[in-house]
Amino acid sequence: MESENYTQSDLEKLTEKLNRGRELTRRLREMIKKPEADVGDVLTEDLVGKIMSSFSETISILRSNEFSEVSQIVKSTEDSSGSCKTSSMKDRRGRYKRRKTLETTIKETSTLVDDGHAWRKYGQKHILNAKYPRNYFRCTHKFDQGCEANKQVQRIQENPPLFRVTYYGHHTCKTFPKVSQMICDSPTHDEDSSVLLNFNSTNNHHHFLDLMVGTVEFADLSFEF
DNA sequence: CGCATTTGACCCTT
DNA sequence: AAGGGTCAAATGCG
Repeated sequence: MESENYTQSDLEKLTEKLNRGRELTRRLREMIKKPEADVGDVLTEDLVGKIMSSFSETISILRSNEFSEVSQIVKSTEDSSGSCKTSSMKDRRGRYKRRKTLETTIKETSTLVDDGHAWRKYGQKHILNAKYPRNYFRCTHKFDQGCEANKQVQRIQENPPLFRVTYYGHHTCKTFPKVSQMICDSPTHDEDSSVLLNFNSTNNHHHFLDLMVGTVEFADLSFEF
């Protein structure tokens, strides 16, 4: 792998994330060696998730430099291209906006919970060297409110299930989040496509904003099957 | 019946 | 040319 010019900030972040991964792995080793030892509320699964996130974030930083355009968090003033879908839509398929200036956020979760916004799936694609397809979502209110938020969801591990969720842009839609959506891949099915389930929840939206990289608090979500 | 998802074709970037 | 992102007709679902 050829070397690149990394900023001091990047190097610090890389070091920090690798150190974090090492520390988490050390804790995991302790838990494996002494399963009965009380280490607080930490679950092995959570630990693994955090370790995976540490790797992913590190890779993300490395790749953002490698390709010099897509960075993990990019603040920008605007995306220069309008959202117009005018003129002969027939032959304009596949064109897409440059995303290098869009804000990008990557999360990895073991359970797929979205942020309370309404998403509409518009594509699914098999990715080279990836075991699972990538799913493409846009905000449901893209056209009626011009909301530019997009996201991609890709399963990156089967057992334990792990998903990478990449957000592009942020929501400008005014819609109050009423319906939370979950996307669950049933491990028992061999199909690649994800299944979208809807839950009507009445009073628990605030937790969606508290999702942290690596783990998702699931216990506080009350919904019914 | 209206809206969401599926899915292959199409188009853009590298 | 290959890989990835988007479109839109067909299909599914409530």
